[in-house]
Amino acid sequence: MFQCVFSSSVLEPHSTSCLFKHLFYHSATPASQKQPEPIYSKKTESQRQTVRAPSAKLFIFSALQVARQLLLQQQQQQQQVSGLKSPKRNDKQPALQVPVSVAMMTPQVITPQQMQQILQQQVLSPQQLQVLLQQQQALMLQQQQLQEFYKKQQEQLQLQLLQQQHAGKQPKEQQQVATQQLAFQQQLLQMQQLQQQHLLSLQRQGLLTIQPGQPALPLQPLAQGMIPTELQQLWKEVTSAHTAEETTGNNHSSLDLTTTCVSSSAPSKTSLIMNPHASTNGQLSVHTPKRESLSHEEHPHSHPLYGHGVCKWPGCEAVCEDFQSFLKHLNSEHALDDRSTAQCRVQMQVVQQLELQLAKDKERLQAMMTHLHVKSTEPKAAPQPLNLVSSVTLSKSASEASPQSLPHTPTTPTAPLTPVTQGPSVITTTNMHTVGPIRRRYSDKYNVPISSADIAQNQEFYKNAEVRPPFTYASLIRQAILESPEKQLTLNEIYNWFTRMFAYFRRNAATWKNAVRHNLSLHKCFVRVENVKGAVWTVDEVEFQKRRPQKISGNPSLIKNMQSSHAYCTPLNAALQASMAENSIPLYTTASMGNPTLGNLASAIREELNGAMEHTNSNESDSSPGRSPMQAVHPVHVKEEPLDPEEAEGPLSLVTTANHSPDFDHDRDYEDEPVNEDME
DNA sequence: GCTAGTGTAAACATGC
DNA sequence: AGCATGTTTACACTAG
Repeated sequence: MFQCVFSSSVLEPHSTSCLFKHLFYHSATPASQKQPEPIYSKKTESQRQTVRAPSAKLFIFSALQVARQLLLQQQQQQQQVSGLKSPKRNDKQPALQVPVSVAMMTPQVITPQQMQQILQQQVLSPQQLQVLLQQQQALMLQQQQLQEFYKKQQEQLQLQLLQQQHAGKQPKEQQQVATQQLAFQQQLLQMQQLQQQHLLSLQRQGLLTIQPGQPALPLQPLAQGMIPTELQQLWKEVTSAHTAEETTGNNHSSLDLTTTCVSSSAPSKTSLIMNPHASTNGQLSVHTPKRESLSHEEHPHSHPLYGHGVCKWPGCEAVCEDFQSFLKHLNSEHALDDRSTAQCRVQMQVVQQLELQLAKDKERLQAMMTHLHVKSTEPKAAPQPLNLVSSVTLSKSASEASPQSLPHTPTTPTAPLTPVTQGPSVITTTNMHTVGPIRRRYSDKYNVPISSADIAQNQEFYKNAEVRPPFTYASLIRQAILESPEKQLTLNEIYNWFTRMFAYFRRNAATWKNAVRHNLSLHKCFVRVENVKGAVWTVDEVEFQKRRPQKISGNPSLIKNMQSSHAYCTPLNAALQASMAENSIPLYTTASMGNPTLGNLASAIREELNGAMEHTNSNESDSSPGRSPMQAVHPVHVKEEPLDPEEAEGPLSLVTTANHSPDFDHDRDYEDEPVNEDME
């Protein structure tokens, strides 16, 4: 049996041929196709792809980033923790087994079957799926850490018990390690419960149903004698990802560490041994494979184990008012003893596990991208030529090298030459950069409800990916003006907004700028106001609303789609938010990746529904006086026509996001003028 | 087929 | 003269 490891895949092809078919499914069937959407034209697929581009891309990167971030943090912690002496008796073989529930060692994230259900129920938009999947990914990572943590602790316990047996130690120490063991066990239980709560929340919202055949999630009884706060601290320390952000990679132990690498019979690949030259005060030398230990003297009051007045030793979180008290605390509470040593080793294992996981995820990412015909997105990765039929490199030189592919003439078909079944999903860079704003002759429109919130929601995506935004020039101009503090912009400022907010508009400036001017002049909703400094453009909301008085009233399917969309989106957000809040699950899956946040998603949906209802009920779109400023600022145009989406037709670039950082790709030709970044 | 809305291209005017 | 800005016209395309 082969199982596809494509991150979002839940299908399990049973043979290689099935696997290939399944892979083809990935390349030929975008996730968006799983969702029912109104079809307005033959180009609907491509348009859909344009809009949904963020989810596929961002997910891949997010998975990598989660692993990377955790790894960073854990490496830092490890370096600090490992500045302690390991017990000499570590080499002894374990002799005692602590019973562990099988369920505890089994990741209790959403199972593939459950995920498949979600997909089959077609209730999640790609953005929502993305958030969900990221959360699951994070949970899996966390659980793996804990499992490894637990395993190592168990080993440690065995070692220690064995040692004690040989040395005739007192049961006191035995009790200590047993308590630790229970604590870690409890930790795993707690995480299980968190995940279970997460699933239950989804269930409650009707987003996830558990099949009768599926094994029920075991609710383990709590181990006795555990202190919840301590456990939470342990949990947080192992799983939290914020530590890495507060501390720099240069901050390491102030202990005088020398580098020693000695192989031993210890289970860990990374050896931790006594350094006879530096152990007089209980400190020892360690060697961490990936980092050089730097003296902490460079940052006398910065310590990876100290932040926000709290000791960040795994499981500690003791409040230390100042750095001195922290050092005192560190020396007293986390001195060289079995417990500290065990934690250190665990930390090392965690790091190793994360490294392994990162390597696996990298490999998976590479495979995914290879399959999808996209070159590596690793930062600083050397550009590789694409051996694709329809690929075009992103670099300026490549674009210049093939000037014939530059802005298409009106008679140049820009639709993919690939068959329809392949076109929308094969992720290439075709048409992404070599074509400028082109005529919409082959475009599809009117198939995706767009609101101002969508612009904001996918802001990060459009900033970095040269994907044509599916919004009309008028909408974008209006958005630009309304985003300005004084609700007025000069033409140049509008230009700058376009180039700043949309990577797509960083080329072929002459064309789209002409269109902008054309729209400004053409539409009555844009009012030119003479200013002291010159002329500025403002938006006449009344006129803007008048443009299309009955936006969706004539399209019942669209209304229905909107309503159903809201119907399932809202519970999802509620479920996710409630689940995360209840479980204190860190939100780094969204917060640290520039993805649409849940709140953003919810507001976008809310806004869309408000607009839809508004138009549906009143058939009158004039902004009423009673409207809130936000509503007035962001009226919803459910049937907003997209800009020409044909360049993004199917091809959505995974590459552009990674390679085009927000600070812009300076290789790109901006044709007419540099972007004025200080416009606002 | 008509109309409205939109995108693209281009010509032209004006001011700096 | 060159450029930015602004207006207008023409044409193509699509959805209703």
